[in-house]
Amino acid sequence: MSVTPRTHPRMTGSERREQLLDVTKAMVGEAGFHAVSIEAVARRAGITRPVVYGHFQDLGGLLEAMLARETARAHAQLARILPPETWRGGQREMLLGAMRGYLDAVVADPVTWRLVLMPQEGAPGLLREQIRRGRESVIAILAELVRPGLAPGRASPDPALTARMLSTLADEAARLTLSDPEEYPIARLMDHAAWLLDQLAE
Amino acid sequence: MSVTPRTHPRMTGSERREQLLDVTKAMVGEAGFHAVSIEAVARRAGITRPVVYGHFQDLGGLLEAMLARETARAHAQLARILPPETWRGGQREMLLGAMRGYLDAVVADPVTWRLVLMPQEGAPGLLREQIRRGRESVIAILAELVRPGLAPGRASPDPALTARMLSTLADEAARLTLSDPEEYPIARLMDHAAWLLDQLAE
DNA sequence: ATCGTAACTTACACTAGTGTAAGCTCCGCC
DNA sequence: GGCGGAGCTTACACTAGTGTAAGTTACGAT
Repeated sequence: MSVTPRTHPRMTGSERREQLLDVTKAMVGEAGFHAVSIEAVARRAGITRPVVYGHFQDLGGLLEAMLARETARAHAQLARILPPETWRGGQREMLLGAMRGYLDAVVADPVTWRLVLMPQEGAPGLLREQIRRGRESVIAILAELVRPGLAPGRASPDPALTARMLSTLADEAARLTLSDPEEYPIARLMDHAAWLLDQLAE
Repeated sequence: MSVTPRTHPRMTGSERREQLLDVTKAMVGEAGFHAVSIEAVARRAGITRPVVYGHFQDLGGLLEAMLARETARAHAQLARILPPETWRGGQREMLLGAMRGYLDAVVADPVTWRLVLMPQEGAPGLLREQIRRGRESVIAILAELVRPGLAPGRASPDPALTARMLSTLADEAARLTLSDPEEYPIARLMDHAAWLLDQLAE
């Protein structure tokens, strides 16, 4: 008994900042945006509110900073999966490879991707906007891929919409593995995607 | 001037109850669940809080009552669109007809369907659950429709997943008309759906 | 016409969060 | 060895909402 009353292990500014972003992310992941308050974040981080105000303007600023970090990560992963215009030919393989990479990334970093795939209100408009942007750029790439058609005489009459639907299907597949990996293992989703693409290519 | 200070036109209990549900629905539609509070609903209805407490247990009870009413409406519309097992043959036409009916229903009652299609946190778990149920029953029907395949030798290796993906595509189409009817008129979405089904049927 | 009751308001005690000013404390450094 | 500033806490004044008790008002039935 009577050990030192366990005072807090002080952190440097940037350590603290990262910790606060981590805490915020965890809280959003567990209980949604509405569960986040400056007070709650401070409490969970084991400090008091003024510390948080020292790093972020207010709740909006905190959420924006967290989302900026997370969406940057997500975009970086996407960029690795859907390379700009690196490849040529074999759309079927390219699309399947991209989907595989996407699902792997989602499973590897579920909390981040849950933010993207299961957008919730209470988030600053910024989030919706950044997600929209990311999706649009993916769709633009897919549209170019899809435009010539997966087989001769099989071109879509509306490549932009077809690309959007492919993106939607990939997102739904990701949501399924995220929320029920037992029922929807990646292999099952990939098999189905392969079948679907074969139908489009005859 | 000096007209009677405009006292409130009192309502009967059930009128008031409906009005409060209407106000709640409108507020959720305009600003999301987090914008709803007993206080805000009362203010907008032009009355004071105790009146609301007279009709609903608390905020959760109010939201649940509103969602029960709205999801009942949505389910009723779905039941009219996807009749139990009334028809036979011509899956392509049945699927397209169902999609057409769905999009029409969504456009006719956008606020209700926005609740279903753009689920947001802050809603009681009840909402997610009722939406899940509705979707599952639609998917079950679609799965039976899709099981034999749209053309001989074209049956899906995983009808349950195919049905889910069709449902996802219909939902995305509905979201697109809801949020950008100029860019995505129903005709465009229907044309694309028809093409897609043709691909699946060869 | 008046009385009873449903509809409604006023008023209060409470909770949880916001944002800031003032000051304490620990650690690195000359 | 002591000083200065970064890191942190305490304390306060404030806002917005909750839930309820007590009382007032309108209005339909008798």
